[in-house]
Amino acid sequence: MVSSFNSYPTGLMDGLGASARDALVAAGTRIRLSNGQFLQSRGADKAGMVVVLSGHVRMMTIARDGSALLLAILGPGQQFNEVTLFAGAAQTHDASAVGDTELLVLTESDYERVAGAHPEIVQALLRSNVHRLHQLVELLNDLRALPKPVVLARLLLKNARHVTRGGGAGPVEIDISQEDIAMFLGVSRAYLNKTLGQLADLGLVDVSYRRIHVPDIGALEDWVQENLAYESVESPAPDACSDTPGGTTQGRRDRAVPER
Amino acid sequence: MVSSFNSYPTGLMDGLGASARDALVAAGTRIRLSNGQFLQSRGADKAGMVVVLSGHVRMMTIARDGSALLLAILGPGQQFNEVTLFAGAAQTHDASAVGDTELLVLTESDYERVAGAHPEIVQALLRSNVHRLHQLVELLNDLRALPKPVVLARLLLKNARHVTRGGGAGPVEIDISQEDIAMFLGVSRAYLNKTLGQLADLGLVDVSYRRIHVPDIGALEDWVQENLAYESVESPAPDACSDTPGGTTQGRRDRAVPER
DNA sequence: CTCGCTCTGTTCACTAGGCGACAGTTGCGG
DNA sequence: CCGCAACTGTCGCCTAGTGAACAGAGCGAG
Repeated sequence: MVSSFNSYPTGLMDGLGASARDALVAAGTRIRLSNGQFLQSRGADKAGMVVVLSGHVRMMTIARDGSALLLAILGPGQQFNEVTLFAGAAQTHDASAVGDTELLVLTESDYERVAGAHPEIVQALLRSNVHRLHQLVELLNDLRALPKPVVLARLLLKNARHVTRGGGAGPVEIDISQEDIAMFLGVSRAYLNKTLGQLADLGLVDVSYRRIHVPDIGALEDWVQENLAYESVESPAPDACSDTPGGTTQGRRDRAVPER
Repeated sequence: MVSSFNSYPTGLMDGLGASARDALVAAGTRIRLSNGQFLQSRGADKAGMVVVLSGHVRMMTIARDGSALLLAILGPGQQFNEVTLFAGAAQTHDASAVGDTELLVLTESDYERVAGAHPEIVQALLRSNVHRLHQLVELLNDLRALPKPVVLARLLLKNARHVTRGGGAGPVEIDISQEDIAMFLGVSRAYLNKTLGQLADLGLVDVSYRRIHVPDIGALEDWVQENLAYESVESPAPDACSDTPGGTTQGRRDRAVPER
């Protein structure tokens, strides 16, 4: 199973009625990508909004020196590039596929047409963006205010909850490389490893190859609460998390980022 | 003049037709706040969406130890608390007024009603949120990847552009205390001061009491470009920045944050 | 004019976190 | 079942950034 790392709670497709969904799919153009294939570059031509139909997409910002920042790994039902629909903005991220991936591309006119016919789509897009904004502000707060071990713990907690679909407090596996986490937090891998070690020493997590095991979500949650500098605001309950539970890629994932 | 610090390019009211705007104002309840008055706390009851009619509002997160993170200072036409309209989420920030301020509060049912009658409002809200998300992602990238002097320079640059309404490259004044900038970037005031000093040594800015003077926006821009680690993506042109240009508060601003 | 408050400039000892390097480990592909 | 490539663990050195503290400077109020 590939965990959609820091996947946002709500995507465009979530809570969309069947007719609107069908209309949306009919309005765009399908694209297929294979594992690791590059889709677009930051600043490139405006391709329109993209919706993930199956598979996953890494959203990242690649620096001039070749290093990369990871923003999110989006799964089915999630959209990106909305910004290109407004004010003729350029794409803001580099994107590449994780596993075999199918995408739906909607140009500005595609979108205008289908959104006009189905106002529900605008609603869903708004809802998704409001939730994403909320998530991002929380992350921003964390990064500015909390010591890194706490930021890391919160991140793992969020992902653990996501994997269990918000459910119980039992043990959870999170499939992710330490390098990806480091790219996400913007710290060096070496440092991340040390920090993970601290959490492991506390018995909150176990680390293994490309995987992090959380033996008890509740314990992790308690520890985070104790070390949180400000009041915790529960993110809105994801009314329906539409990630297909089955694994989309098997085994090891090929390098999605070009060598540096 | 009070600069709306890091104000987002597009607010709800921007690009809204007169009839929709009137309907919106008619649909909500007006509230008046005086300088420094506290509006709401993070995690408190869901009050609905709020639109700034006049004056400014500081959005922040106050930590348990009394320290605060600044997220934005919103001006006329900008909205917040949208998240409380969806999934019954709680407020995510503490908010207080800067100068005499008039607000419009829309409960969930207020919003549903007026949004139903004027779909244009949903559009505008979506547009605003998409742009904010973009801004925030950029900020997140900066904070994770760039050395602090560059982050600071970019921040000043953005504000300088905002003050001149995106116009020329001449000299600009930015009215802001160093403490606010520090709270925004999440660094100590002492360190911020040192960093500002570096920019001043380069001749890019002059600092004075509660004010930063940028002698040449172009020069600042060039320096930022040179020191940027990744490609620059221009934020979408703010089609109409609706901030009232006249100063809403005169002279010194009272403490908006409770003593600590 | 002068008091008092807020804001700025600066110092110093201390800690978090970065960077490069390298050795050990896992697991896929052949 | 072997070899290679992708990962992980760890060390040592170095800079960025902290927190507390305090003196000076700007500005509003009486």
